[in-house]
Amino acid sequence: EDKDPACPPEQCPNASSTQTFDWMKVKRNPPKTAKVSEYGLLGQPNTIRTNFTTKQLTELEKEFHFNKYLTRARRVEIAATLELNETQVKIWFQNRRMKQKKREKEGLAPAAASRSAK
Amino acid sequence: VMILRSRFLDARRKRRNFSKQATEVLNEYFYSHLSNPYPSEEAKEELAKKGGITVSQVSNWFGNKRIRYKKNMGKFQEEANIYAAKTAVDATNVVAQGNQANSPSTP
DNA sequence: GCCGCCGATCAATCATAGGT
DNA sequence: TACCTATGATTGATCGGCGG
Repeated sequence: EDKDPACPPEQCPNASSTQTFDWMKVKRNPPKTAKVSEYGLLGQPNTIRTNFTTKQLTELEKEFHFNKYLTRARRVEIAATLELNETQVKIWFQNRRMKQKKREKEGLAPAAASRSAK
Repeated sequence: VMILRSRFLDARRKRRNFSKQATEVLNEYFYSHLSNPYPSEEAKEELAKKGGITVSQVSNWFGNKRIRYKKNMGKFQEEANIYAAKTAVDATNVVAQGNQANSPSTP
């Protein structure tokens, strides 16, 4: 008993003009964060986006300002302290670096469309 | 309770919708490249300039647009038709059949 | 072979703007 | 005013490609 909200992969009722291109079919694998726990009871034990607590984020942020990159040892340490996977810590740092980079790039020339008519 | 919301520091608090022109430019590109709505970095800069927004905003817009479009294609049919008629075919074709003067949209 | 990083993207969510 | 939808931004995590 499986419900298909939309139409099956095959023979979709093409809505006349618009077609269905490959990018529209892209499906990402669900997050496999966290280790195996008592699954089977709630349907999806882990496979959900982790919500970092303020405490965890604060620690990670603090560490980031100390070092943009982590050593294996440090990562293990932090992961244990914050009760996160090493992967989560690793990914967080990667995302954080990208965020930093993006921010620097933008904060370098925000003066463009000045609302002089204000 | 205090765990709540670091939202106080969220920048997304004050959001403004894009100008009519920005949306126009973005949609034109999106629908004229519906087969592959992934603008290159250069294209994003171009769109950003034309729309008077930042490159990041262009990226955000396309990210949201693609996801929301495929989530509910029917909801965008009308919009798709509007822009489809307004824009010509994209010049950056990929793996075309090599036909010369056929009708790709209405076989 | 495996691992970490980068760049881009996905997908879910947040918070607000806009409309009824 | 309350409620619902549209929309821009944020972010944990994935994908593909590289280099060590």
